[in-house]
Amino acid sequence: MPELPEVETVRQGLAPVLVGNRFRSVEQRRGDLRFPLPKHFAERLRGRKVDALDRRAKYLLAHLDDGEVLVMHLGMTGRFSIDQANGASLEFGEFEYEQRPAPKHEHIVFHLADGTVVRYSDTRRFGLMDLITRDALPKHPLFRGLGVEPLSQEFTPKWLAPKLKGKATPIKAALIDQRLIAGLGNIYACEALFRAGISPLRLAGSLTTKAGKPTKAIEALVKAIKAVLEYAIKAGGSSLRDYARADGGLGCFQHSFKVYGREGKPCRKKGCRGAVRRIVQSGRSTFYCPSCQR
DNA sequence: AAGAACTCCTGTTGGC
DNA sequence: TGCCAACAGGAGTTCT
Repeated sequence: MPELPEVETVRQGLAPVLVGNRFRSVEQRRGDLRFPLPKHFAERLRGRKVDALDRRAKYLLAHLDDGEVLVMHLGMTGRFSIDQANGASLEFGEFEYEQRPAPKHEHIVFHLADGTVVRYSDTRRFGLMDLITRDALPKHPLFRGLGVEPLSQEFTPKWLAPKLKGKATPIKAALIDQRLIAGLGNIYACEALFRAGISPLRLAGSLTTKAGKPTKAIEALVKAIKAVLEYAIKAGGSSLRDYARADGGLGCFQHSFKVYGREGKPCRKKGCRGAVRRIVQSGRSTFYCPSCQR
């Protein structure tokens, strides 16, 4: 479900209730999500304090006081909801127009020491949770191959150009490859390409010169990726009716989509008379404007 | 060995 | 109305 901006929004929502709090008990209602949950999952969490809640790519990382890290990935339909000790209820990770998840898909329930209850539900169960020691994290299979954080200083045209050099895959496919850029997904790859005026069909390697140097197109692309992610984070990810009301001031990024989900609709670029087209690349929908993305 | 297809799972939507 | 194929924000595994 969520891409980097949504996971970051979830992190910002969960951090105030998790950090500094302890797990009083954890209900584990099934043995697996996408993968089997680790051995003695609930028991290993009981009594642990959360020291920090970080994000890496689309993963949430809860650093525990025993040196282990609770690793969480929301897959396509994972979401958290919070029942606060005072009775209020908040939703985090409920995007678009989806309703509150059915209890049948509520798989993990965290009971915190202060009475707050954090529920994880995941209809399709493409999410995952694991417990990994902090030291083992960098070389763990889930993390060792991850690429650059697109919002970091490290991610520049100079960094990207040599990575794309010689690549025969379409740029759209390269952008959602987590080994290259960690956290971009289908929506923001489409949106960034639109903003950069680059066709998703263009081969990744064509964005560099023979020497592997950045072109104007690559500079525009890096700028567009950072801008769209930053804007989406500021907007609180995608729409979330209850969340916006509870937290105040958080917008709905879906209203800012220029191409995603807009097949057949007019291009929103000023002066462009094209219509948004939908194609399939590597089994995923790509939306773009053929007349202003080249 | 890179790149694309297949796979996991459940629910919703649109066409006939 | 029913049925069924297509599709959904991900990504590891298996093919070619």
